[in-house]
Amino acid sequence: MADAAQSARAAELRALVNDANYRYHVLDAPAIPDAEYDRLLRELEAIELACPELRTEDSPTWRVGARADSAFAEVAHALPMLSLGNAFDDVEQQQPELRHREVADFVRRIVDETGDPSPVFSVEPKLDGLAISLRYEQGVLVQGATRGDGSTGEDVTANLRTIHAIPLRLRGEAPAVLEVRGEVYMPRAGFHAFNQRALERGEKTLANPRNGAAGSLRQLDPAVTAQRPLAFYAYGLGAHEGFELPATHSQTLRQLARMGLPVSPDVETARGLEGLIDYRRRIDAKRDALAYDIDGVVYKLDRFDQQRAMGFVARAPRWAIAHKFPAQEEMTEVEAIDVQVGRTGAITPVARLKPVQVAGVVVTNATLHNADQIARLDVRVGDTVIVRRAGDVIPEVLAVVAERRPPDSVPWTLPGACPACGSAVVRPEGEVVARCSGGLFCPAQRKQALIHFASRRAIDIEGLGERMVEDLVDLGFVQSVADLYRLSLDDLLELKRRADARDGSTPETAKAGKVATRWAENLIEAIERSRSPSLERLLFALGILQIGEETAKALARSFGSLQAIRDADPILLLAVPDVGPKVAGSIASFFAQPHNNEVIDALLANGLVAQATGQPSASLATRLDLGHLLRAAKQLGAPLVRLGDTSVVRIAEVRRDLAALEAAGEGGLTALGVSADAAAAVFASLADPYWGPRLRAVDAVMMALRSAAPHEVQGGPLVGKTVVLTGSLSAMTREEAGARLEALGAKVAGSVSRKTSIVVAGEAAGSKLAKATELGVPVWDEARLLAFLAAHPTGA
DNA sequence: ATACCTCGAGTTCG
DNA sequence: CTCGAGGTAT
Repeated sequence: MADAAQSARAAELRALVNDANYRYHVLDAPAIPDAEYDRLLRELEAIELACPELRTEDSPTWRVGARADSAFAEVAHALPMLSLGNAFDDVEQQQPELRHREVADFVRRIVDETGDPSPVFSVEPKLDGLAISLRYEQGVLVQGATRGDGSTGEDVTANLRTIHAIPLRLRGEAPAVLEVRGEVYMPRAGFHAFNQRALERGEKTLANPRNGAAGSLRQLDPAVTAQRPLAFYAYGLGAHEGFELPATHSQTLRQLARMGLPVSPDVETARGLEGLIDYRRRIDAKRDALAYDIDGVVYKLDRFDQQRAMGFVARAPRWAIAHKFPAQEEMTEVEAIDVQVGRTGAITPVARLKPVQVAGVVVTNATLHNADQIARLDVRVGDTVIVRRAGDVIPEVLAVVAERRPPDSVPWTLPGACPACGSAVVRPEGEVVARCSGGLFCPAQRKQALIHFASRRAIDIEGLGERMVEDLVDLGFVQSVADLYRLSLDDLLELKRRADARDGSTPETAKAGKVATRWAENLIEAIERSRSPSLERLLFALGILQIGEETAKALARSFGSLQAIRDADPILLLAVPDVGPKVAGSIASFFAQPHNNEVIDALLANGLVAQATGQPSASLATRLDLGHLLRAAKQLGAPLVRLGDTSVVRIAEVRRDLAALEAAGEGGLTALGVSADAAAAVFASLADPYWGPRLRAVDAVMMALRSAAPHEVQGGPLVGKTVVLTGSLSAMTREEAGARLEALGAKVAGSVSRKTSIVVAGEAAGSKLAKATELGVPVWDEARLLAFLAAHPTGA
């Protein structure tokens, strides 16, 4: 049992050690010598060993914890970790104001949209490390996670604890919850010292500080991480509770520093474009003298209210940008030019390069994108080329060194046949990419389709990567994605046996057998776990051309079930936001292929269940009116060329569905002010053997949706009102605003007419606002809209 | 009809 | 990360 003296001494030692860390890492002013620090730490360890109950959660002796058993747990970030848009200099440009065009555009957008002629930015070096999030509860570090895909990362708490720059307890008054975002990096001095020592001991060296930092955090054994010279700088906040948020980013960073979190000493504030460029020039000048590697600088709009006004696009904020330094360039030789076949059959030429070090890693491959790119650069086998890592990551061939070209070289030409299946390679008129015409007959495309299906952002089958898929397809175990759900443990073991036999490696020891069983069980379990994906993930996973994550999400939300999408006519699909004629056609033709339907039916038969809302969204029903029907049919090629947009609007205002339109007859349309030509075109389309039935079928679906959709909001404050949104909103997207308004009973229209009840004008509103003023339609600004929405909460 | 802007698709290396 | 192209707003 601990006595009072021991307890007091332990508390004192904790304070001393934590304070020493703070002074060293945050204030950059060490107060005690290293040897003294070590002595204090050892004394604390000794006390805690004797009296384990004295080992508090924030004790610095926790810095080396237990080994993780296999993988890191997933952690959902309470607030997503953002990625930044990039700006590069136009190196060709001599005039400075044009050289920084992208940064100038960034500043101009901010000036335009905030109305602040000289906005203030918080500016900082962009460290070349690994972004992480630290969660403090009641001031104690409880969890640390990598960025991952932005919404979910990996729990690397044990490894982060070993980093002395990361406080285990915050100083001063602790908020209930504080998530701190920052960069774990390896200081250059530490990197060199580490490699020096590794070299002396004959151990593996680190390729570069960046990989050193990333690799260190992924160590399963924290004791290994503890040996790595890692450091940390905080640069932002995630979720927080009980934390009084200052008005600006720079004040927040100062507050974090007061709480004991290290912040880069090179963080400053700058005003306007000139301030940004000046800061960047100064950092560039001292780049080599910095203690850490950087790949650029980051500009963040300092005032949080202005940040909110700018909002986001997809995952990136519009109020911050990374201004990167030009990438390092190296010379090497092209040994060969191969082609790869992608998921969609796209034929991509790849340069096989003589290995060369570029910005810290050895590059051997570089994509050449397409035949145009090769022609533009005139790259040939045997050429000496200049290579760089674009954004310091992806290798890219910049140019050919003409003087070094061997005399016998010949221009590269696109192969006429697919290297994987021999089918013809076709390149449609006007398109840049050439494609293998083999479709799913082509093994390369089949493999890519499987890899895509299993990938993390799609169905997410852990352990089913490229290697695995290769074997499964080559050895005939899997033809389509549906076959995955039929695989048994025995199948996988058999696969493994045959693959080993093929590769000539047959370590038939008992241990290897166990490992194989374990591996097969894991894969089966991963497949099992993937049986109930969300509808949007399933849609994305199917690999329909043009359907990425966002479009899949929009489709899932609009239709609510896979079957509804399979049945949907392109006219209906066009009612989905972001779906136009091309995308709608792509979806329709995918579901028109018997083979695809067989695979989907097999998937369902094999127990795959998409988790759908089951309810088509209200917004789909509201978008679908007679006007949409006519407009969409016209876009898709119905004989309605004579039907102008104003006529469509007139018709849609008066007639609710086709039955009403037909009852009115051509005369009824001309009475609405529609030209005789246009009215005739409408009825001609209805009489058309192809378009007539289609229009009627879609009309029927439309009416069914109307009655089923929950959009007939009883007593909604906006029932019977038509609202038009224009310009850009800051607090939400137009999409969201539209959905909120619809939930209140409004009909959201695309253009302003006399019938429009309200026009909501965001920033930079254009002609619609002018028209609204002209027609005397009431105009709301964003504040008015937000106030209204706040006053009329909808359950959502 | 035109200008932006966002999304999709393909890709590297450890 | 970059490029091309589809979609939407003007």
